[in-house]
Amino acid sequence: MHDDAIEPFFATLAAANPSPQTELEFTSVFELLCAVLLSAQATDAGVNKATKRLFALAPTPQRMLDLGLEQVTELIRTIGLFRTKAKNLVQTCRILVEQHGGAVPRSREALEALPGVGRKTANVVLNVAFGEPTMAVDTHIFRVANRTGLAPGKNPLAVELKLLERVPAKYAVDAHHWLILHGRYVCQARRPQCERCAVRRWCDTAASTMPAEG
DNA sequence: ATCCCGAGGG
DNA sequence: CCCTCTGGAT
Repeated sequence: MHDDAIEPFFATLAAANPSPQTELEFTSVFELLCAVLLSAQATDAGVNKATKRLFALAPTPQRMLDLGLEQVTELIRTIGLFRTKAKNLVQTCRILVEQHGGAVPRSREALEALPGVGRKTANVVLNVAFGEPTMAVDTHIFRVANRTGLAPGKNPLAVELKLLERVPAKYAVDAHHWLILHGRYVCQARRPQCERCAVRRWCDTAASTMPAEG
C-alpha cells in the first residue's frame, strides 16, 4: 500500500464507523481485563456468554478469589483453553489484591507481569481502559495488515511496530478497532468480502485479484 | 515449535 | 469433516 493511500484508507473506515468500540461486554476495568484475558483464541460472542455468568458471581478480584478455582473453571468451561484461563484468572486476581490494592495497574510492565497477560492483551487494556494509542495485533489485524499491505510483517510485533510508525496520529487510538471490525465482518480469513469492501481501492490483494472499479 | 481447547460456521 | 476465533507460556 502506497503512503498516500493510508490517510484515505482510515478516513473511509472512520466515516463508516465514527466511534468504534470493542464488542466485549464489561462494566469495569477489572471486568475488561478478565474479558480480554479470556478472549485468546475465542470469539467475543463466546466470551460474552461466559463472562455474563462469571461476572454475576465475581464482579471484583476479591469475589473471584472467594469463588475459587473450581467454580471459576466451571463457569468458563464453554470457552477454549478454559483450564489455563481459569488458573490465570484466579492467579491474576490474587496479584491484583495483594500487589495493586484490588485495582488494575496502568503500566504495560505491571500488566504483562500478570499471568495470561501478554503484549497483545496489555495493548487492549491500555487502549480501551486508558485511551492510549496502542496497536493490539490479534489474528484479524495481523491478517488485514498483511493482506492490504498497510503494515506487512512476519510476526505480530513486527506488524505492531509498523502500524505505530505508519498510522496517522489522529487515527491512532481508534485504528485497532477499525482494523478488527474490518477483519471480522469484511476482510474475513476464509472468504474476504471484497465485493462490498469500502477500502478495496487501496488494498494490495484486492487490486491484484479483482477488476478495477468502473 | 508446541501445547492448550470449546463453540460456531462452511 | 475442516478452519477460525481480539494468545500466552514453555
